[in-house]
Amino acid sequence: MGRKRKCQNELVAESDREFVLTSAARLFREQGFDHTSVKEISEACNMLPGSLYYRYPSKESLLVDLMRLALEQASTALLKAFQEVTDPAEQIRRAINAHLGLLVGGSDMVYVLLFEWRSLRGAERQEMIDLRDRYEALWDSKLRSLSELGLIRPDIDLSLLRLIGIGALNWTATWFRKDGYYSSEDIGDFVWRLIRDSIINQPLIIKDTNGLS
Amino acid sequence: MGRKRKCQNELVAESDREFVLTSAARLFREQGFDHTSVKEISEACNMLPGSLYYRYPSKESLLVDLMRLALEQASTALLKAFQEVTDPAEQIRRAINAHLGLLVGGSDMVYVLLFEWRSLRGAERQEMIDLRDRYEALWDSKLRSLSELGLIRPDIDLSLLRLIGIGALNWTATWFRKDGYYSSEDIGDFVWRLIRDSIINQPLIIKDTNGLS
DNA sequence: GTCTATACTCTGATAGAC
DNA sequence: GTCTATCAGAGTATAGAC
Repeated sequence: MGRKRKCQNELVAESDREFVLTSAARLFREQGFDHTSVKEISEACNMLPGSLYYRYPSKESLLVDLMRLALEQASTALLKAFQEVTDPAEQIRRAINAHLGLLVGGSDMVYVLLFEWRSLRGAERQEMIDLRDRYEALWDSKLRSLSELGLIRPDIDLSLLRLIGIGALNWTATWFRKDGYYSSEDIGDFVWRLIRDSIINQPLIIKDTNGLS
Repeated sequence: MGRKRKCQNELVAESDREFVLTSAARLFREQGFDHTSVKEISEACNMLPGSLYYRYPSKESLLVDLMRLALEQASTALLKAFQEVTDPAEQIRRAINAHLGLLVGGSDMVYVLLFEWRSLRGAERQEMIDLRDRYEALWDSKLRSLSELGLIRPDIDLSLLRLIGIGALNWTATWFRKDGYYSSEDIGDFVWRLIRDSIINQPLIIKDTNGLS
């Protein structure tokens, strides 16, 4: 088997993995992990249960692999938001909207990563926690650099800010409706303004004074 | 059977109900609804499965009744916070801390109300949603009255404020640890300051000017 | 109101042919 | 790598005695 052929197989295997995990994620989001049977998952992948057990040794291990892919998606979207612009405030605003967009509309996997942690135990639960920590560390890193630039009020606890901010975004997924009154952007910008008005370290600017202050 | 006797029975029945639901709530919080068997619940109540089915026609119906009691607890705590003081800002600060305290330390039932909604379907899911809406309506009512008093910036969307604020508090329950770095009060006051600095409609006060502004 | 005993279903997982 | 066939176990719920 030549090198090129091997590479092709790896690509096929990778897209196979994504197909399985994407199908499973939709079911898990709609019905919950516990209320989705292996039979349903395999049907959604056009397989039979036995074939799934060739790929994953257990239902839980499939969930863990799904969460790994979800972390990659979330991290990629976050870093993209940071890299698109140079203005720190705009970076945060875009990151908030990227997180929220992925969660409520873009990726069932990210939703599952955030809401199905209770289905895992022991070592698998710990791996899930580690995945989330790695994602939140990206936020922490950005917040620390903004703080070092003097852009955040020094009395703000950065870890609490991250926990509360991400929490506000995450909970949105429990009530958000695609056909509801608020769009993902409405919500993201609201959160952004809430945080901005409270934490940004800058000369106070009185609204509607046309810069005459 | 005399009236007094009947009244006693009702009290016993009520405390029986609370005992069953409190025991179940602890299990549901620790293991999740789906990973708690009827056998475990009945054991925690010093009963056998058959006896539980005398009280509730199904496992789900027990969960719904538990959520009804949780709503009562949360509403009572919230109204108490509103009534303890007259200063509107302090009312909100206390309400935030009451919600958070109940959620992370005071009541397993409130935790279950907020995190086990995915275990219910159809009419029972809808009843759970109605319960939550009734609780959030208490917040809405208070926020509207503050707004009418001119204490909240008129450009703030009160519904979004409620959704995002409660969301930030609720998500806390996913990472809070009793022996962790932050106390419930640390977190509640942080959220309160975040909101206060962003929404309160008042003359801007420059920090550390000793009132000379 | 609680107990004993059990029916019935569903599901995660396995063995082995192809 | 997928299929067929099936097992073993768990879990909800019920019937009926006490």
